[in-house]
Formats: sequence, structure tokens, C-alpha cells
Amino acid sequence: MNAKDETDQRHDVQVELIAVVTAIIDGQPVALTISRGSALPSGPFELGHRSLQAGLRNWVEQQTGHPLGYVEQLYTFADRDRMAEDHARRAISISYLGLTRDENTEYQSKRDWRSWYGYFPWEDHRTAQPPVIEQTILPRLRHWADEAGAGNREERWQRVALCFGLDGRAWNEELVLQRYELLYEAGLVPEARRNREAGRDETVPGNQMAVDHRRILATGIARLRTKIKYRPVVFEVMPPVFTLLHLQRAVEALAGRPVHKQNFRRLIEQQELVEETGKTTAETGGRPAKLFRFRPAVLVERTVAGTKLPIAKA
Amino acid sequence: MNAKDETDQRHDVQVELIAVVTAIIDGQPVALTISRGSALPSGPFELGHRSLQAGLRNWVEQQTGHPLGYVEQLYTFADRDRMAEDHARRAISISYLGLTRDENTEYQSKRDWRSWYGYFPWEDHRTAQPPVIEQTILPRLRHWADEAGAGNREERWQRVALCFGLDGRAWNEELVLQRYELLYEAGLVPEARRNREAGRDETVPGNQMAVDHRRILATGIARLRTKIKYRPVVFEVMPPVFTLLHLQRAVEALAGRPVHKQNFRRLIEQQELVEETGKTTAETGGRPAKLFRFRPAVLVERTVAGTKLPIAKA
DNA sequence: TCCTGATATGCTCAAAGTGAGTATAAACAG
DNA sequence: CTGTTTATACTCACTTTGAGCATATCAGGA
Repeated sequence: MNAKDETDQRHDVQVELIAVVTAIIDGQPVALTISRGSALPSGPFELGHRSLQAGLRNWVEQQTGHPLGYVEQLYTFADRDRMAEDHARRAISISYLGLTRDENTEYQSKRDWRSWYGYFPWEDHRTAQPPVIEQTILPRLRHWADEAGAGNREERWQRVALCFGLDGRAWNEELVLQRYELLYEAGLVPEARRNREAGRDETVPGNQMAVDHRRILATGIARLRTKIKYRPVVFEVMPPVFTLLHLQRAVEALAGRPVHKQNFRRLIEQQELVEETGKTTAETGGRPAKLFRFRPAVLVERTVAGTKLPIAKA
Repeated sequence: MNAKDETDQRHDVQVELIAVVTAIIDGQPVALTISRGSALPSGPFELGHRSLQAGLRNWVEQQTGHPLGYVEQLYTFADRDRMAEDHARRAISISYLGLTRDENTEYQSKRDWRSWYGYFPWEDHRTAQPPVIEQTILPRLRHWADEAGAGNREERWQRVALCFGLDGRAWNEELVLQRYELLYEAGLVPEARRNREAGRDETVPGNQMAVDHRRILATGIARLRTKIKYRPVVFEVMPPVFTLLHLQRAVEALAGRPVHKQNFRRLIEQQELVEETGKTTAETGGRPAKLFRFRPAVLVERTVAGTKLPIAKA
């Protein structure tokens, strides 16, 4: 067939769809995984799929048993980690960020949710700066910086300082990807040591993933931490009705840092993002909390306009 | 060959790379085009390309004769505007935003730069709100809203109001894409009327482009208008040495709105984005202006950290 | 030489936004 | 009824912004 020859001339490629699907379960930010937490769900873009997003929704819904709310494209990669370079055929991966609530308990067993912070222990600053930073990460990065030539030493350490908020700089929770890449570059994550001696004690704590999936997860987290500040996306991971503290805990879980309670409430109410349901819940321990719901009208407005949350802005 | 059968099973697709390359020429924001302004430069992703970006840089440099500075991925589309749905083969397009300065006069003739605002006359608010909005766009959008069913009328008009800053709302220069999509949906751009009667007088002024290229351009402009506020990308379109007013004019050109001079200077100097060269230029008319250059150290810092510009933040 | 016009640059100020603390209310366990 | 816990209201200092006024330094013509 002529069509096939043409195919080869045009250098066609395979397309893989890959998803970072996030929810909040028991106050923890989690991602949907497969293979016992070692990979993100992914599948090929097939002829039956009406569009890229449709393809993605298709098999994510198949896996989790309920629809994805918010879906947003993350990035398109080519030739990541190719093994055989002589292959005349190539593949690209299109990654997405999805948000959902894990309401459906029926399919619970099918789903393998894993906490973000199992993969990135250094990213959870909700209660305090994780000790692993001072105890393991910084010493090893210091070593990595020092072993560079005289010219690069300073530059390397400055990157470290920026990424981890040293020298009086503030911790910037958005730099998830930069931090992971720094650790990768320094050979401190197992993924970077495939071909080297498997010196486990020279890496840094945190579960690894297949190929570059952990990198994609980092990309998704970074995107969400940025987006949460100016678009009302938090509500995608919230149940229909919630207290303001629930909402705050969700924001904190995603941002990985604590939020000033009073200021949080001020901003939320000021912007009229939510409305009272009229009911309260006493399940929170102390004084009963008012229950709120997301203001539906905002869905139209704020999707286009902006939102604010009291998290330090980069 | 077995490989070919496998190919078909895997539903391979063609990959097209497409670029929004922007520069500032004579104070105007311009995009690189082909076919007398009717299309964005694009080309297939080929086997010889080391990576997606490499492929893009490859033929953009080939076309323009000088290297792209800043390159950033925009979005990946599939099956945009497919004509024959029965085709068993598909194509995806990966779009990029590129920034450059048009220093090289040698290849000048090869390049076809076109002003953004030729395609989007309603986006240039530097001197005043373009009259086309009041005179043509809003009346026709009003008509479009009114012809909707009772349920949708309000919703449609609210979208219009949000997009164009009506009812006391401020003009938001970032909504380039939303505005274009609104006009598209209302059938007010020629691209949307392919299959309808070619009633030219029912569209809105602004040069059209092939297939969805104008939409991609809108995406690029929107991205740049957002990015300029928190990353030092303006400098990618600036010559090595410039006055603060030059810099301001560049920001204004991209943002499509005027900037308060004194506040602009305050922010730029506060953040130490630039440093004096020690020289001045008298070419500006009045009192000679100091010449500045971008502070190289910032390249390391701010790529990771942030920047601020005195443009209303969404 | 001395205005005039033009731009550059410095400085002030009020309004709004933000970070952080204090005080009071409403439930429950014992 | 007392202590504990969480919810919610209010205050205040400080920073950031938007906007205007004032002064400096040049070119060119009266």
C-alpha cells in the first residue's frame, strides 16, 4: 500500500497520554498510581479517542470509576529516556494534570492513591521544615557543589540556596520541579543513577518511580501550587459541602505550607467564593462550624477572572 | 515487514511543530509569519531532530537567520479542524512561544514580521480603548447574546462583559484567547464562517489566518502577557543596551496598555533587574537618558525566582 | 544669552492590601 | 460548671500600589 510508504516518510510517532491525577484523602494530597506506586497511569492515544483530553478522560475514568473534574495539559515530551537510539521510530508523551474528589468508595480497591510527600518528603512544610532537608539533602548538595570546578562551585550553591530558601530567602513552594531537577542533576535520586553504581546511601529519601514519572509528578505539583493562587481550582478536590477549615486544610495540603487562619477566611469571604448552606457541623470538635458550598456563579466568573489565596506569591 | 503492521496497530500520528515567534520592531509587537501574513511558521517533527525544541529551533533559525533566545512550549492540539473524519491517520500540533530581537538586518527580507494588532485590533489599549470595540464588536456581540434562548442570554452577555471589561470591570489584557474564542463562537471572525455564507460585513475587523493559526497566536500573546509580569522575559526582546523608557515601551507594546512611568522605574530599579552602563544617549529628545543593561546575575536568580511589573494583576 | 519644549529622574502621599495578633463565642468532656 | 477545643470577629502596624508634583538636563530658537 502506498499509504504505508508515506507513513514512513512522514516520520510518524507514537503518542502516549500520561496523567497526574490528584485528590485529597484524609487531609493528604495524593496522586493516582499504578504498579504499586511506581508509575503514573498512562495509555496510548488511540483511534477511538475523539480528542486528546477525551482519550485521557476515557481511561482514567475506566480506572477510577468516576469522572475527572478539572483537566489541564501539562507538557509534551519527546524521546525521554530513549534506550535504543538507532530506533527509527519515536514516541512522545503528553502529560496532564487532573483533579478529582475520591467520593466513590465502590471502586476504592481498584485505585492506588499515594501521598505526594512519599515521593517528595522535602516538600511538606505544613508543620515544620522537614528534617530531611537539614540532615541529608543540604549536606549532600553541599558536597555536590564543592566537587565542582572552582568556577561552578558558587553557581551550584546559589542554585541550592534559591531552591531551598537559604540565606534568609523564603521557602518557595512552587519550585517543586527545580528542586527535583537539582537533586537529579546532583545524582541524589535513584532515577539518575541507573547506569552508575547503585550506592543507595548516596541518594536522598523519597520513593522513586519508573522512567521520568516522578519528574512529571513534580511538574504537576508545581503547576497546581502555582494555579491554586489565582484560579479557584481547590474546589475541584473538595466535597460539595465543607467547613472553612476543611478548605484551608486542603489548600495547605496542596501548597505544602501552613496558612494564617483568619486571613484565609477574610480572603475567601471577601471574594465571595463560597456561600453558607445554613447548616453547621459539630464533627470538628469544638464550636460547630458553618458549612459552606462553592458559589456556583463564581464558576463562570472566576474561570476567566482571578482568585487570591493568602500564600506568599513567589 | 512486521514493524509496519505494528505501526498501524499503534495508531501512530504525524507531529507538526508550530511557532509564535515574537519581537519588537519600531515599538510594535510583531510575530513572524509566512505566506504573506496568513500563517505561522510550522514544520514537521523529523527524524533528524534531537528533540522537539531542537526541531523547532532548527527551522526557525533556518528561516530567520538568527537563533531564538527564549523558547517555551504553549500547547499540544490534536485533530484541529480535521476535514475528513474517516481518515484513519491523525495529526497533532505542538505549539511554541519564541522571543527574539530582530538585530540581524542581513536576512531582513526573508522575514515577514507582522504586527500583533493587525490580527487583533481590539487588543491594543496603549493610547486608548480601540474604537472598534464600541463601534463594531460590542453591538455585534450584543446581537449574538440577544439571539440566544432566554436561558443563555444573560450568560452570554456576562461573558462579553468579563472579556471586555464592561460594567465597571477593568480591562484585563490577559484574556486574549478568551476574547478571540468569544468572537469565534459568535461567528464574528472569518475563520469561524468557513461553511457559512461569507457575510463579510458580519465579521469584525482584523486579519485572518489559515486554519487555527490566529488562535495559536492569541494563545502565545496571552501567555506572554501573563509571563511578563513575573519572569524577566521582556529582556529577550530588548537590545543589549537600552534606556528605561525603551524598556517601558516594550512592556507596553506586549501588554497592550500604558504603564505609569515613575512606578515602572521604581519597580525595575528596586528589583535590580538592570544596571547602568555609565553612558547616556541624547537620541531621545530631551534630557539625555541613562543607558542600562540587563543584570546578568539576575538571569540565574530570577529564572527561578520572580519579577514584578506595574501592570494590574489579573 | 535666555526662554521654551521635551524628556529624564527624584520624591511624596493616600488608599489598598497583607501579615499577624487579640478577643469573644459556642460546643463537648469530665 | 470548668477546662478544652474549635469557630469567628475585630484590630493594627507595615508594605505595596497608584498617582501626582517637582526638579534636572538637554536641544534649539528668539
